[in-house]
Amino acid sequence: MPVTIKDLSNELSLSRSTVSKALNGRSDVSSATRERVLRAVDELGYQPSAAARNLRRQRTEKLGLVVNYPFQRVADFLAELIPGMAAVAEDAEYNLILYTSMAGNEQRIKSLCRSREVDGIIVAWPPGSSETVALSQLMADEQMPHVFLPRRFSNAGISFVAADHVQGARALTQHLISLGHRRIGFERLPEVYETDGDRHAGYAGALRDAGIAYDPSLVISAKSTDPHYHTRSFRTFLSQPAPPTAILFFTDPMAINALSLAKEQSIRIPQDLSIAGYDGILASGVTEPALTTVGQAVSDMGRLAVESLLQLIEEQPRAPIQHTLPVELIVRGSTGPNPKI
Amino acid sequence: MPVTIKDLSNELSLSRSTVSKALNGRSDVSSATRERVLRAVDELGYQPSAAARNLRRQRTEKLGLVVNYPFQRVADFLAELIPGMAAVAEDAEYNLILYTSMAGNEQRIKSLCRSREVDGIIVAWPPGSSETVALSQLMADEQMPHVFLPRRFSNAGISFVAADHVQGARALTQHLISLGHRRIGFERLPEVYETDGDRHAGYAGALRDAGIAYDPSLVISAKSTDPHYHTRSFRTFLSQPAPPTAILFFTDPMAINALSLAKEQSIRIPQDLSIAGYDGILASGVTEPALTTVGQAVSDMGRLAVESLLQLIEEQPRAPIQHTLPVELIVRGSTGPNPKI
DNA sequence: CTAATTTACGAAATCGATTTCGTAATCTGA
DNA sequence: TCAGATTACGAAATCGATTTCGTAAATTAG
Repeated sequence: MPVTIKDLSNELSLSRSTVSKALNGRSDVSSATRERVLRAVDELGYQPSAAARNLRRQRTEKLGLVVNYPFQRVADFLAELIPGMAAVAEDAEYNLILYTSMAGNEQRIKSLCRSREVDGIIVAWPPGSSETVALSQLMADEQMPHVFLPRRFSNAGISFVAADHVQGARALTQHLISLGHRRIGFERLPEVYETDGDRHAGYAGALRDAGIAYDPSLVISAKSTDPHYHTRSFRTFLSQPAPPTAILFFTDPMAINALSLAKEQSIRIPQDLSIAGYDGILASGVTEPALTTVGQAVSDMGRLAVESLLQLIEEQPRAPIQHTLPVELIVRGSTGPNPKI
Repeated sequence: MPVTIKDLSNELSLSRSTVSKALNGRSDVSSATRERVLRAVDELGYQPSAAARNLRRQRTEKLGLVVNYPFQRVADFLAELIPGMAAVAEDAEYNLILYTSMAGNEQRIKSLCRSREVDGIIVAWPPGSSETVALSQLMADEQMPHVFLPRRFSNAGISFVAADHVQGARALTQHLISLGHRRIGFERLPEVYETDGDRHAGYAGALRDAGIAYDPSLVISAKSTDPHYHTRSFRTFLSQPAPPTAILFFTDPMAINALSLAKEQSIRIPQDLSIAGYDGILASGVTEPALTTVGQAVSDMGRLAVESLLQLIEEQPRAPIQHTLPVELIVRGSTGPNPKI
């Protein structure tokens, strides 16, 4: 049986109240008594029961991390995200509880809120799932502080941490333009991927800024992330009368796939064609050539999400907390000067 | 304010005991009453308070996952491990609480045990840290069920889940032998990496089985995982009078490093030299050529660790639970026939 | 020196569930 | 029909902490 506060109070011939107050730094305890208590804590090895404390205090110092990602496919995203989060949380004496089976299950989220087993929730929900606004409303109804990541919401009122993909796509496109490229292909994803709009805006913006006309035949929308589509898109790009000299892919895996397709067809990268990805996954650094891409400060996003959630919990601000982080252009070997000039 | 069991009992003009019993499937409740209760639960949206429940039941249905890894360096290990664990845990109505800042801090582990905020602990502690046996003793003293991973202990009495690296190294070596290699290099790590002994045993065993004499000059022990050492080792291997025609590296990153060193020196892989890694990290699949390696069933290990822990918690067996899982040889492009024959 | 204040502590309520035990009411069997 | 068993429920204790409030004793002020 673990040592309880009652054991302590018996041992010391003090009341439980006094012991509790001594341990919680209350002022109505003499310093002599406080020291006696602390000594006894050491000797008996007392540690307050988390359950009893939670019940009385009506908080748990735990944060829920609801992950609705296929882990393996975003391995290095999560592997960067989670330690950042855990570190910040643990510094604030909070811990992270993982929930991975809540996809599309409002009821479970509701139960989680009502059971009060966490003080706040971080929702790592992939883009493309649209029910998130309803979800946020649900948690708000249950008075459960929450932060979405990595998502942006035009709806006011929802707290989130996300990356600035307009800026990212713009920087990437500008990089290619500065290398002399004028016909720059862009393979995007369906609009359900909400970042698609942002990245396309960045791409189009950079072209506009450089005075390059937007050519719709250079923009192909893949139906899904299935490699099959990308292979077809890649062929479509190259079979055009005036094919692009550089192609931007929506994600690194798509770009990496393109690298192997190019190799099969003896297209040299970057001499014949420049290729860029997006996201800065680990694998993008070890391909041959290494991929020019855009890296998100994932770890920072994680940290910021937890910091924001802690603020929502502890300070209860009226306004939501919304962060859009800059991303970083990572120039590597897969992009080079335009061969046509 | 959330709905409590008291609200329910008031609403229904029943005692709290009866409501509780109805919800927990006790037999001394009439089915009519039970239905009334369930209906009211739905209407009022009642969800029991986790804290109250934990306090009364003296368990939390939470498992601690104490991770003492640098996440980024083992990104895909953890990204495979964690979802497997979470899935099994959640099927059993448990959740995972993450603890990442407990390295070398016995006191924190002790507090964790005594606060009873988890029912059991999985310790994902990297090899090379030796204090684990003391740690296990400490948890045992606190009556806290626990499982280590991915570690093996010759000390009886400690539960663990690990991979069979003797078999893995043996399979890898046999593969090279079957390709005609006779002089096979092996770069190992310091003995603090406890798997080093296993892998070396597998390597030596395969040689013995094939009747190949063990040549100590073909076995180099790197002082650490620092790339600097591997570069030197690689040179040492190749500058020998009769250099190896194939080299086994202790980990994939070491092998990948060797791939680029080889490229620098215009050594063709696998025509001039075969190279194999170990662990089957994601990056090993995208190098040029892709790496022959040994893959661990990481996800299975995670699942098994949780299953074992749940057994320890719920069935309180006297004996520890110990699992050593087979590993899988993954043959890819970096190994080929011995060019010297 | 007395009154007002401060200090240091304890009794008891409380958080929200579960569980034990006691007991009317109903049912069963001979 | 009546003792004994069964059914269905409630009162109260309990888990282990925190917090409110009351109050002797000690201190300060006038």
